[in-house]
Amino acid sequence: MSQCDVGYHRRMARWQPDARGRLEAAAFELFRERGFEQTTVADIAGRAGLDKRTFYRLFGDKREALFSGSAHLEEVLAKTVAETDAGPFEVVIAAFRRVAEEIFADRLELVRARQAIIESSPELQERELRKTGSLVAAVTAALRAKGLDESTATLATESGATVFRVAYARWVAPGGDVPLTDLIAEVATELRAITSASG
Amino acid sequence: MSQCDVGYHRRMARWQPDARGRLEAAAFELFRERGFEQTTVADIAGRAGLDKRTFYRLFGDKREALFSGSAHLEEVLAKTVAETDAGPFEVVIAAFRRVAEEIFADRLELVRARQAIIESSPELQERELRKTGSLVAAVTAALRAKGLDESTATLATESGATVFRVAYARWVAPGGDVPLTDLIAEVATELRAITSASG
DNA sequence: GTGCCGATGTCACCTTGCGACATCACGCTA
DNA sequence: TAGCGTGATGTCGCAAGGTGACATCGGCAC
Repeated sequence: MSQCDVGYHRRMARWQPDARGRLEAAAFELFRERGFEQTTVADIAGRAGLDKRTFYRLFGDKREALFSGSAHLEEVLAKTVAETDAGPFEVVIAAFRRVAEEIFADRLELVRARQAIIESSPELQERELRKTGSLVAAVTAALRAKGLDESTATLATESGATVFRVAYARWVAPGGDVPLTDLIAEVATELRAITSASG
Repeated sequence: MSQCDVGYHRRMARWQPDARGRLEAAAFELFRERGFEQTTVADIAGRAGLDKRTFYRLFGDKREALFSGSAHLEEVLAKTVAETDAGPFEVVIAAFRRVAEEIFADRLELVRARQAIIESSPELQERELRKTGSLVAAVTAALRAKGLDESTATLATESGATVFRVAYARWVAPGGDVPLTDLIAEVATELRAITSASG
């Protein structure tokens, strides 16, 4: 810290492209290697060849590095809701199935690794819940834009999201490899059955 | 820091009873007065006549001071599930209605104030989501203890929780004052209708 | 009284997250 | 080529969250 400090050390490649992507990759690696809590933001930035402060300029917080995909998810959901013509619940289910095909299919291993990280940390679980909530809000808004009333839109979205959550949990669980789309359809059917059973 | 430090200032009442309750009350007041983020843990502890370190010994973190009731909620839910005899979905609905009567009824104003605090902070929203998730897990476990299979228990719980969430949101929303129990029954009916509609 | 023990205070520390400011790399223009 | 923006980055400092280690106090058993 006192020797050799007159710096020719500024070979440091400022201006590397895709800082955001490199930070996401570094975070993912480190979370897998050491766990989320054992990884500091400085570690992540360091591995990406950047500074801690830069990380915080690109991500709201440490958790956010794991959730960059959710914006895209939201777009696909909203677009599908807008384009699909059917009953409210069916529209929502269709939207989630679209997402399952376009985004999740072919990425089972990646998703499982990611999910393992999330499940290892309460903080990340909370963030995931919040992201899901944000998705729900987007779908509800898209439904309302089609002229549905608030309460129908909300309930259709919430129940569709429930179906997705349950199907997703089964898909990610180790063992099976049934396509997520199929699981969503199955669970939707089960939901109909369970709610209409007389108690 | 250098003058008058020989302390007779230890009049400080160590050993005041109900430290936990006083901290919760102080936190609630301060969150309402200044907002969650503008309140430091030291502020809360100070108002309760205690030290920051003591707060952290009684609560896992700053958010937790607002969620002490959820343990009791969990007990009531689990007990009702165990005692009620009906179809899985109906059992879950019954449990949430019991909670609505025993815990929420007569506290609308308090609940609204609390909810206003929560909605003002993303951090608190995340924590609320997590608490809800924990409740869901407890109900699922109680259902499984009655002999139901994993997937039925999960789906019944999740859909019941969805009904509760929607009903709760309507109840807390300003304006109405229909009892929460009634709202839960209404929403359950709506859910049956919406899922069985042909798309 | 003596001594144990649990609840509390004190202190030091690391990390998160952010504001303020200095720098660097690049493109543009004369 | 020099000079000048401009935006992305690094550096510095700091408030607050959260925790471990240790000192201290109050009561209680003996």
